[in-house]
Amino acid sequence: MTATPGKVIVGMSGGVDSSVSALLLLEQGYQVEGLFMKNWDEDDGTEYCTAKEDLADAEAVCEKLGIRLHTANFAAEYWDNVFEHFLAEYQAGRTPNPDILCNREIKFKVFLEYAEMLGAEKIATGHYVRAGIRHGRPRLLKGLDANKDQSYFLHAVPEAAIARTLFPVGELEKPEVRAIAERHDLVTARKKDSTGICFIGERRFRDFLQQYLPAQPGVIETPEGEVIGEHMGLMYYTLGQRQGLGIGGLAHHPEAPWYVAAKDLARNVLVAVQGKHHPLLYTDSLATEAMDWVAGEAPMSEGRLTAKTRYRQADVPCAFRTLEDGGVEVLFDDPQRAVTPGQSLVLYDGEICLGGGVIRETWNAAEVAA
RNA sequence: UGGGGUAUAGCCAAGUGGUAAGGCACCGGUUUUUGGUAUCGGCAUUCCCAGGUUCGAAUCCUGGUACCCCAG
Repeated sequence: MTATPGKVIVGMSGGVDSSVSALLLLEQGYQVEGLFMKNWDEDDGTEYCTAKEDLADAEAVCEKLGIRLHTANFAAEYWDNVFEHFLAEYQAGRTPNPDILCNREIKFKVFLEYAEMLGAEKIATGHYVRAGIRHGRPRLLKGLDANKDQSYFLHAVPEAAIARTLFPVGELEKPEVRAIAERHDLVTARKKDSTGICFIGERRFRDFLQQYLPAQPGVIETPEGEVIGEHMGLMYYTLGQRQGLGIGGLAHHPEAPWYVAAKDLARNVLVAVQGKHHPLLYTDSLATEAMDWVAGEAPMSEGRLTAKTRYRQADVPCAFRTLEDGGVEVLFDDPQRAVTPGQSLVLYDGEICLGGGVIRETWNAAEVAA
Protein backbone atom coordinates (compact mmCIF):
# COMPACT_ATOMS: atom_id res chain seq x y z
CA MET A 1 0.00 0.00 0.00
CA THR A 2 1.54 3.28 -1.01
CA ALA A 3 1.05 6.11 1.40
CA THR A 4 -0.35 9.39 0.22
CA PRO A 5 2.05 12.16 1.23
CA GLY A 6 0.47 14.42 3.80
CA LYS A 7 -2.45 12.13 4.48
CA VAL A 8 -3.19 11.78 8.17
CA ILE A 9 -5.85 9.77 9.93
CA VAL A 10 -6.90 11.27 13.23
CA GLY A 11 -8.28 9.00 15.92
CA MET A 12 -11.52 10.82 16.73
CA SER A 13 -12.94 9.93 20.11
CA GLY A 14 -15.72 12.45 20.11
CA GLY A 15 -13.86 14.59 22.64
CA VAL A 16 -12.46 18.08 22.43
CA ASP A 17 -8.79 17.06 22.19
CA SER A 18 -9.09 14.93 19.07
CA SER A 19 -11.50 17.46 17.55
CA VAL A 20 -8.97 20.24 17.90
CA SER A 21 -6.20 17.94 16.71
CA ALA A 22 -8.02 17.40 13.43
CA LEU A 23 -8.65 21.11 13.11
CA LEU A 24 -5.02 22.05 13.71
CA LEU A 25 -3.74 19.51 11.20
CA LEU A 26 -6.12 20.87 8.59
CA GLU A 27 -4.78 24.35 9.24
CA GLN A 28 -1.26 22.99 8.89
CA GLY A 29 -2.12 21.76 5.42
CA TYR A 30 -2.45 18.03 5.98
CA GLN A 31 -4.95 15.95 4.13
CA VAL A 32 -7.00 14.93 7.15
CA GLU A 33 -9.49 12.14 7.66
CA GLY A 34 -10.94 10.86 10.91
CA LEU A 35 -11.46 7.42 12.35
CA PHE A 36 -13.88 6.61 15.11
CA MET A 37 -13.09 3.35 16.87
CA LYS A 38 -15.62 1.29 18.72
CA ASN A 39 -13.70 -1.28 20.65
CA TRP A 40 -16.18 -2.36 23.25
CA ASP A 41 -19.42 -4.11 22.46
CA GLU A 42 -21.93 -3.47 25.17
CA ASP A 43 -23.77 -6.49 26.40
CA ASP A 44 -25.91 -4.83 29.02
CA GLY A 45 -26.22 -1.69 26.99
CA THR A 46 -28.73 0.63 28.52
CA GLU A 47 -27.11 2.75 31.19
CA TYR A 48 -23.72 3.57 29.79
CA CYS A 49 -24.16 4.15 26.09
CA THR A 50 -21.99 7.22 25.76
CA ALA A 51 -20.40 5.58 22.70
CA LYS A 52 -23.36 6.65 20.58
CA GLU A 53 -23.05 10.23 21.75
CA ASP A 54 -19.34 10.18 21.13
CA LEU A 55 -19.83 8.96 17.59
CA ALA A 56 -22.45 11.63 16.97
CA ASP A 57 -20.06 14.29 18.27
CA ALA A 58 -17.22 12.99 16.13
CA GLU A 59 -19.53 13.05 13.11
CA ALA A 60 -20.63 16.59 13.87
CA VAL A 61 -17.05 17.80 14.19
CA CYS A 62 -15.97 16.11 10.98
CA GLU A 63 -18.89 17.56 9.13
CA LYS A 64 -18.04 20.99 10.46
CA LEU A 65 -14.42 20.57 9.39
CA GLY A 66 -15.43 19.07 6.08
CA ILE A 67 -13.45 15.88 6.50
CA ARG A 68 -14.34 12.27 6.04
CA LEU A 69 -14.97 10.06 9.08
CA HIS A 70 -14.23 6.37 8.94
CA THR A 71 -15.42 3.97 11.60
CA ALA A 72 -13.86 0.73 12.72
CA ASN A 73 -14.58 -1.91 15.29
CA PHE A 74 -11.55 -3.45 16.95
CA ALA A 75 -13.53 -5.04 19.76
CA ALA A 76 -12.09 -8.49 19.05
CA GLU A 77 -8.52 -7.23 19.22
CA TYR A 78 -9.33 -5.19 22.30
CA TRP A 79 -10.80 -8.18 24.05
CA ASP A 80 -7.95 -10.53 23.14
CA ASN A 81 -5.00 -8.22 23.62
CA VAL A 82 -6.18 -5.91 26.39
CA PHE A 83 -9.20 -7.09 28.28
CA GLU A 84 -8.22 -10.70 28.85
CA HIS A 85 -4.92 -9.57 30.30
CA PHE A 86 -6.82 -7.06 32.42
CA LEU A 87 -8.99 -9.81 33.90
CA ALA A 88 -6.06 -12.17 34.43
CA GLU A 89 -4.20 -9.50 36.37
CA TYR A 90 -7.14 -8.81 38.63
CA GLN A 91 -7.57 -12.50 39.21
CA ALA A 92 -3.91 -12.65 40.25
CA GLY A 93 -4.58 -9.99 42.86
CA ARG A 94 -2.87 -7.19 41.01
CA THR A 95 -4.25 -3.89 39.72
CA PRO A 96 -3.66 -3.54 35.98
CA ASN A 97 -3.69 -0.39 33.88
CA PRO A 98 -5.60 -1.40 30.75
CA ASP A 99 -5.18 1.93 29.00
CA ILE A 100 -1.42 1.51 28.78
CA LEU A 101 -1.93 -1.79 26.99
CA CYS A 102 -4.71 -0.30 24.92
CA ASN A 103 -2.35 2.34 23.59
CA ARG A 104 0.38 -0.15 22.78
CA GLU A 105 -1.87 -2.82 21.31
CA ILE A 106 -4.76 -0.92 19.80
CA LYS A 107 -4.25 2.77 19.15
CA PHE A 108 -0.63 2.56 18.12
CA LYS A 109 -0.75 -0.86 16.50
CA VAL A 110 -4.10 -1.94 15.13
CA PHE A 111 -5.19 1.60 14.42
CA LEU A 112 -1.83 2.47 12.89
CA GLU A 113 -1.99 -0.58 10.62
CA TYR A 114 -5.53 0.29 9.65
CA ALA A 115 -4.51 3.83 8.80
CA GLU A 116 -1.70 2.51 6.62
CA MET A 117 -4.24 0.41 4.84
CA LEU A 118 -6.25 3.54 4.18
CA GLY A 119 -3.19 5.01 2.55
CA ALA A 120 -2.21 7.38 5.33
CA GLU A 121 1.33 8.43 5.92
CA LYS A 122 0.74 9.17 9.55
CA ILE A 123 -1.80 8.97 12.29
CA ALA A 124 -2.68 11.57 14.89
CA THR A 125 -4.30 11.47 18.32
CA GLY A 126 -5.44 13.98 20.89
CA HIS A 127 -2.91 12.91 23.50
CA TYR A 128 -1.04 15.49 25.52
CA VAL A 129 2.44 14.33 24.55
CA ARG A 130 4.97 15.43 21.97
CA ALA A 131 7.06 13.48 19.48
CA GLY A 132 10.50 14.92 18.85
CA ILE A 133 14.08 14.13 18.09
CA ARG A 134 16.40 14.13 21.09
CA HIS A 135 19.91 12.72 21.22
CA GLY A 136 19.56 11.80 17.58
CA ARG A 137 16.47 9.64 17.66
CA PRO A 138 12.67 9.89 17.85
CA ARG A 139 11.51 10.46 21.38
CA LEU A 140 8.29 10.48 23.31
CA LEU A 141 8.21 13.77 25.18
CA LYS A 142 5.93 15.01 27.91
CA GLY A 143 3.06 17.25 26.85
CA LEU A 144 3.72 20.93 27.29
CA ASP A 145 0.81 21.26 29.69
CA ALA A 146 2.34 19.68 32.79
CA ASN A 147 -1.10 19.30 34.26
CA LYS A 148 -2.37 17.16 31.38
CA ASP A 149 0.79 15.29 30.34
CA GLN A 150 -0.23 11.81 29.20
CA SER A 151 3.17 10.32 28.46
CA TYR A 152 2.61 7.95 31.37
CA PHE A 153 -0.04 6.18 29.30
CA LEU A 154 2.07 6.07 26.14
CA HIS A 155 5.35 4.86 27.57
CA ALA A 156 4.90 1.36 26.14
CA VAL A 157 4.52 2.58 22.56
CA PRO A 158 7.67 1.90 20.50
CA GLU A 159 9.52 4.78 18.92
CA ALA A 160 8.71 3.59 15.41
CA ALA A 161 5.03 4.19 16.14
CA ILE A 162 5.71 7.47 17.94
CA ALA A 163 7.65 8.69 14.92
CA ARG A 164 4.64 8.08 12.70
CA THR A 165 2.20 9.92 14.92
CA LEU A 166 1.30 13.57 15.21
CA PHE A 167 0.24 14.99 18.57
CA PRO A 168 -1.04 18.49 17.81
CA VAL A 169 -2.43 19.30 21.28
CA GLY A 170 0.72 18.13 22.99
CA GLU A 171 2.15 21.55 22.18
CA LEU A 172 -0.76 23.33 23.87
CA GLU A 173 -2.27 23.95 27.26
CA LYS A 174 -5.71 22.47 27.79
CA PRO A 175 -7.45 25.84 28.19
CA GLU A 176 -6.06 26.89 24.79
CA VAL A 177 -7.47 23.72 23.27
CA ARG A 178 -10.91 24.50 24.59
CA ALA A 179 -10.60 28.10 23.43
CA ILE A 180 -9.73 26.96 19.92
CA ALA A 181 -12.69 24.61 19.88
CA GLU A 182 -14.92 27.40 21.13
CA ARG A 183 -13.62 29.82 18.53
CA HIS A 184 -14.36 27.36 15.75
CA ASP A 185 -17.70 26.48 17.19
CA LEU A 186 -17.02 22.77 17.61
CA VAL A 187 -19.73 20.90 19.51
CA THR A 188 -17.13 19.30 21.74
CA ALA A 189 -15.75 22.62 23.03
CA ARG A 190 -17.33 22.35 26.44
CA LYS A 191 -17.67 18.61 26.63
CA LYS A 192 -16.45 17.20 29.91
CA ASP A 193 -13.19 15.27 29.72
CA SER A 194 -13.88 11.57 29.56
CA THR A 195 -12.65 9.30 32.30
CA GLY A 196 -12.85 5.62 33.03
CA ILE A 197 -11.26 2.83 31.04
CA CYS A 198 -10.75 3.91 27.45
CA PHE A 199 -13.52 2.58 25.16
CA ILE A 200 -15.38 1.17 28.12
CA GLY A 201 -16.12 4.37 29.98
CA GLU A 202 -17.14 5.28 33.47
CA ARG A 203 -18.55 2.46 35.50
CA ARG A 204 -19.32 1.56 39.02
CA PHE A 205 -16.09 -0.31 39.02
CA ARG A 206 -16.88 -3.06 41.45
CA ASP A 207 -20.14 -3.87 39.70
CA PHE A 208 -18.35 -3.90 36.38
CA LEU A 209 -15.65 -6.31 37.53
CA GLN A 210 -18.24 -8.48 39.19
CA GLN A 211 -19.69 -9.25 35.77
CA TYR A 212 -16.44 -11.00 34.85
CA LEU A 213 -14.85 -12.15 38.09
CA PRO A 214 -16.66 -14.11 40.79
CA ALA A 215 -16.72 -12.61 44.27
CA GLN A 216 -14.88 -14.42 47.04
CA PRO A 217 -15.74 -12.60 50.27
CA GLY A 218 -13.42 -12.74 53.25
CA VAL A 219 -12.37 -10.72 56.25
CA ILE A 220 -10.45 -7.50 56.68
CA GLU A 221 -7.72 -7.56 59.31
CA THR A 222 -5.26 -5.17 60.86
CA PRO A 223 -1.56 -6.06 60.45
CA GLU A 224 -1.81 -7.45 64.01
CA GLY A 225 -4.52 -9.86 62.93
CA GLU A 226 -7.53 -8.20 64.51
CA VAL A 227 -10.62 -8.76 62.34
CA ILE A 228 -12.24 -5.40 61.68
CA GLY A 229 -14.55 -6.03 58.75
CA GLU A 230 -15.43 -8.02 55.68
CA HIS A 231 -14.39 -7.62 52.06
CA MET A 232 -16.32 -8.60 48.97
CA GLY A 233 -13.40 -10.19 47.16
CA LEU A 234 -9.74 -9.23 47.09
CA MET A 235 -9.78 -8.21 43.43
CA TYR A 236 -12.24 -5.43 44.09
CA TYR A 237 -9.71 -3.48 46.13
CA THR A 238 -6.38 -1.89 45.41
CA LEU A 239 -3.51 -0.72 47.60
CA GLY A 240 -3.98 2.67 49.22
CA GLN A 241 -7.73 2.49 48.73
CA ARG A 242 -9.99 4.09 51.33
CA GLN A 243 -13.50 4.04 49.90
CA GLY A 244 -15.53 0.86 50.02
CA LEU A 245 -13.99 -0.75 53.05
CA GLY A 246 -17.06 -0.04 55.16
CA ILE A 247 -15.07 0.14 58.36
CA GLY A 248 -16.88 2.47 60.74
CA GLY A 249 -15.87 3.73 64.14
CA LEU A 250 -14.11 1.17 66.30
CA ALA A 251 -13.77 1.43 70.07
CA HIS A 252 -10.16 1.67 71.20
CA HIS A 253 -8.99 2.87 67.77
CA PRO A 254 -8.30 6.44 66.65
CA GLU A 255 -10.79 8.37 64.50
CA ALA A 256 -8.71 8.07 61.32
CA PRO A 257 -9.91 6.36 58.12
CA TRP A 258 -8.64 2.95 57.05
CA TYR A 259 -6.64 2.18 53.90
CA VAL A 260 -5.80 -1.04 52.10
CA ALA A 261 -2.18 -1.94 52.87
CA ALA A 262 -1.92 -5.46 51.47
CA LYS A 263 -3.77 -8.42 49.98
CA ASP A 264 -3.10 -11.83 51.47
CA LEU A 265 -4.19 -14.06 48.61
CA ALA A 266 -3.30 -17.29 50.37
CA ARG A 267 -5.66 -16.54 53.25
CA ASN A 268 -8.09 -14.37 51.25
CA VAL A 269 -7.56 -11.59 53.77
CA LEU A 270 -7.48 -7.88 53.07
CA VAL A 271 -5.06 -6.05 55.37
CA ALA A 272 -6.01 -2.50 56.30
CA VAL A 273 -4.15 0.14 58.27
CA GLN A 274 -5.35 3.32 59.87
CA GLY A 275 -4.18 6.77 58.80
CA LYS A 276 -3.21 8.06 55.38
CA HIS A 277 0.48 7.96 56.19
CA HIS A 278 0.81 4.61 57.93
CA PRO A 279 4.34 3.22 57.34
CA LEU A 280 3.01 0.06 55.70
CA LEU A 281 1.54 2.23 52.96
CA TYR A 282 4.99 3.29 51.80
CA THR A 283 7.42 1.69 49.37
CA ASP A 284 11.17 2.29 49.29
CA SER A 285 12.07 0.17 46.31
CA LEU A 286 10.51 -2.04 43.66
CA ALA A 287 11.19 -4.38 40.77
CA THR A 288 9.34 -4.47 37.46
CA GLU A 289 8.54 -7.05 34.84
CA ALA A 290 10.35 -6.67 31.53
CA MET A 291 10.44 -3.02 30.51
CA ASP A 292 8.94 -1.42 27.44
CA TRP A 293 11.62 1.05 26.43
CA VAL A 294 10.39 3.59 23.93
CA ALA A 295 13.80 3.40 22.25
CA GLY A 296 13.79 -0.39 22.35
CA GLU A 297 16.58 -0.59 24.89
CA ALA A 298 17.62 0.89 28.21
CA PRO A 299 19.54 4.18 27.95
CA MET A 300 22.09 2.85 30.43
CA SER A 301 22.37 -0.12 32.74
CA GLU A 302 22.06 1.96 35.87
CA GLY A 303 21.89 5.52 37.02
CA ARG A 304 19.68 8.21 38.39
CA LEU A 305 16.39 9.24 36.78
CA THR A 306 12.93 10.36 37.78
CA ALA A 307 9.89 8.14 37.90
CA LYS A 308 6.14 8.06 38.18
CA THR A 309 4.25 5.18 39.72
CA ARG A 310 0.90 6.55 38.63
CA TYR A 311 -0.63 9.03 36.22
CA ARG A 312 -0.50 12.71 37.18
CA GLN A 313 2.01 12.11 39.93
CA ALA A 314 4.94 14.49 40.20
CA ASP A 315 8.19 12.93 39.00
CA VAL A 316 10.20 11.58 41.90
CA PRO A 317 13.96 11.09 41.90
CA CYS A 318 15.27 7.55 42.09
CA ALA A 319 18.20 5.28 41.37
CA PHE A 320 17.64 2.40 38.98
CA ARG A 321 19.48 -0.58 37.55
CA THR A 322 18.48 -3.02 34.86
CA LEU A 323 17.90 -6.67 35.68
CA GLU A 324 18.81 -9.82 33.77
CA ASP A 325 15.20 -10.53 32.85
CA GLY A 326 14.68 -7.13 31.25
CA GLY A 327 13.06 -5.52 34.26
CA VAL A 328 14.49 -2.80 36.43
CA GLU A 329 15.01 -2.33 40.12
CA VAL A 330 14.29 1.14 41.45
CA LEU A 331 15.22 2.73 44.75
CA PHE A 332 13.31 5.91 45.55
CA ASP A 333 15.04 8.81 47.28
CA ASP A 334 11.87 9.23 49.33
CA PRO A 335 9.43 6.40 50.07
CA GLN A 336 6.38 6.44 47.81
CA ARG A 337 2.82 5.92 48.94
CA ALA A 338 0.64 3.08 47.70
CA VAL A 339 2.89 1.75 44.97
CA THR A 340 0.80 -1.05 43.51
CA PRO A 341 1.83 -4.25 41.73
CA GLY A 342 0.19 -4.42 38.31
CA GLN A 343 0.45 -0.68 37.84
CA SER A 344 3.34 0.70 35.84
CA LEU A 345 6.55 2.40 36.79
CA VAL A 346 7.54 4.92 34.13
CA LEU A 347 11.01 6.42 33.93
CA TYR A 348 11.87 9.90 32.68
CA ASP A 349 14.95 11.80 31.74
CA GLY A 350 13.66 15.33 32.07
CA GLU A 351 11.01 15.81 29.37
CA ILE A 352 11.86 12.48 27.72
CA CYS A 353 9.67 9.53 28.57
CA LEU A 354 12.07 6.60 28.42
CA GLY A 355 9.67 3.76 29.04
CA GLY A 356 8.31 1.68 31.85
CA GLY A 357 7.30 -1.67 33.15
CA VAL A 358 4.64 -3.35 35.23
CA ILE A 359 5.48 -3.33 38.93
CA ARG A 360 6.13 -6.88 40.07
CA GLU A 361 7.23 -6.50 43.65
CA THR A 362 7.67 -3.72 46.18
CA TRP A 363 9.67 -3.42 49.38
CA ASN A 364 9.07 -1.39 52.45
CA ALA A 365 11.47 -0.47 55.23
CA ALA A 366 9.00 -1.33 57.99
CA GLU A 367 8.50 -4.82 56.56
CA VAL A 368 12.18 -5.44 56.01
CA ALA A 369 12.87 -4.44 59.60
CA ALA A 370 10.15 -6.74 60.90
C1' U B 1 -33.81 -10.96 89.56
C1' G B 2 -28.52 -9.14 95.41
C1' G B 3 -25.25 -5.01 94.07
C1' G B 4 -23.11 -1.73 90.37
C1' G B 5 -22.94 0.26 85.40
C1' U B 6 -24.51 1.64 80.42
C1' A B 7 -28.40 3.02 76.85
C1' U B 8 -27.34 9.59 71.70
C1' A B 9 -27.24 8.26 63.56
C1' G B 10 -24.95 2.22 60.27
C1' C B 11 -20.41 2.43 63.81
C1' C B 12 -17.14 5.12 67.56
C1' A B 13 -18.50 9.18 70.47
C1' A B 14 -19.16 14.57 72.90
C1' G B 15 -22.95 16.66 75.58
C1' U B 16 -24.95 16.79 83.41
C1' G B 17 -31.50 22.18 82.53
C1' G B 18 -31.33 26.45 77.50
C1' U B 19 -32.89 24.26 72.31
C1' A B 20 -28.17 17.45 69.49
C1' A B 21 -19.99 18.49 68.74
C1' G B 22 -16.58 15.63 66.08
C1' G B 23 -14.76 11.30 63.55
C1' C B 24 -15.49 6.82 60.67
C1' A B 25 -18.84 4.63 57.23
C1' C B 26 -22.29 5.74 53.44
C1' C B 27 -24.38 8.91 49.42
C1' G B 28 -23.72 12.96 45.79
C1' G B 29 -20.54 16.76 43.15
C1' U B 30 -15.43 18.22 41.60
C1' U B 31 -10.50 16.48 40.08
C1' U B 32 -8.86 12.31 36.74
C1' U B 33 -8.30 8.57 29.59
C1' U B 34 -6.68 2.60 34.65
C1' G B 35 -7.69 1.23 39.66
C1' G B 36 -7.03 4.41 43.52
C1' U B 37 -5.92 9.09 45.95
C1' A B 38 -7.47 14.07 47.02
C1' U B 39 -11.26 17.78 47.59
C1' C B 40 -16.28 19.91 48.36
C1' G B 41 -21.21 18.98 49.99
C1' G B 42 -25.21 15.90 52.27
C1' C B 43 -26.29 12.80 56.36
C1' A B 44 -30.47 12.45 64.30
C1' U B 45 -36.94 18.17 64.64
C1' U B 46 -34.23 14.11 67.98
C1' C B 47 -31.29 11.30 72.34
C1' C B 48 -34.15 2.89 74.62
C1' C B 49 -39.75 3.24 76.02
C1' A B 50 -43.84 5.53 79.02
C1' G B 51 -45.19 9.09 82.40
C1' G B 52 -43.80 13.42 85.55
C1' U B 53 -41.18 18.25 87.24
C1' U B 54 -39.96 22.89 84.51
C1' C B 55 -41.01 28.81 80.71
C1' G B 56 -37.59 25.12 78.77
C1' A B 57 -35.38 18.08 79.49
C1' A B 58 -30.66 13.92 75.89
C1' U B 59 -29.59 16.12 80.64
C1' C B 60 -33.75 16.09 86.92
C1' C B 61 -37.75 12.46 89.07
C1' U B 62 -40.81 7.75 88.70
C1' G B 63 -41.81 3.21 86.35
C1' G B 64 -40.54 -0.16 82.55
C1' U B 65 -37.15 -2.61 78.84
C1' A B 66 -32.31 -4.21 76.94
C1' C B 67 -27.28 -5.10 77.47
C1' C B 68 -22.67 -5.34 80.48
C1' C B 69 -19.81 -6.31 85.08
C1' C B 70 -19.44 -8.29 90.07
C1' A B 71 -21.65 -11.48 93.41
C1' G B 72 -24.61 -16.39 93.09
